[in-house]
Amino acid sequence: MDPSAEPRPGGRGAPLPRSFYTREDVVLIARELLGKLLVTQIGGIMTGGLITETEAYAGADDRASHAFAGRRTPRNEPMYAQGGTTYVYLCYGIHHLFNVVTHARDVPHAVLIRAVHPTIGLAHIASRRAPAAPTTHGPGTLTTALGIRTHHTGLDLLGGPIGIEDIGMRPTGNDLLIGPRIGVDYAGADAQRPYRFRIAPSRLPMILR
DNA sequence: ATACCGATTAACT
DNA sequence: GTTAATCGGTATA
Repeated sequence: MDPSAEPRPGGRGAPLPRSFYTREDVVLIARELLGKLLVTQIGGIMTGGLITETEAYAGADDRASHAFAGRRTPRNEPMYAQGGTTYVYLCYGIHHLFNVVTHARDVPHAVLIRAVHPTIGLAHIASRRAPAAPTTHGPGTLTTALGIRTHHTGLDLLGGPIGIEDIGMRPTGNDLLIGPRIGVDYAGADAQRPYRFRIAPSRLPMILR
């Protein structure tokens, strides 16, 4: 196979170690997941992209979290697994939303991956996508692009079909935007927490070279 | 058993 | 700016 057959900014990287995920500060982890490479090997097809947008969900004290007040159900059980576990659930009956579980076992912290910039398996990503769908931006469209479904919930990010790698990209300063989370108005004051992180879209072209 | 609703998206006006 | 689509999860009885 010709290694130059497709654009691969940064190429492959080193899988994030367990210690990245098991730290206590889910907000810090959400920020540090920006610029990491999300890779899936599903149905014999490899696809991946740079994480460009994330949101932190801070467990039992966060009204926006599925685990608010310690709620623990069959759906959100993976949130209580150790850091480095996946949490995938169906939203609005249509969209599969992908989260990275953090902190220790029984502490339900998670980071929602909201957008990626595709870099691996672009042809496969294009064929998975509905013809009219213009982007892989948005938490529901990126899972379609990468083949992630609800049955991928509760998997280990170390050694499974879904993994995250460090390719040495660390957005800071003007490359990094911080603001309130999207679609959580029901969470009252917690909706205003500055838990949403993204790479400034205008800076992406510079970052990728 | 039944009712309600969502960590969204695409297609509208 | 608005709204239909769509269904598993959750709470209530």
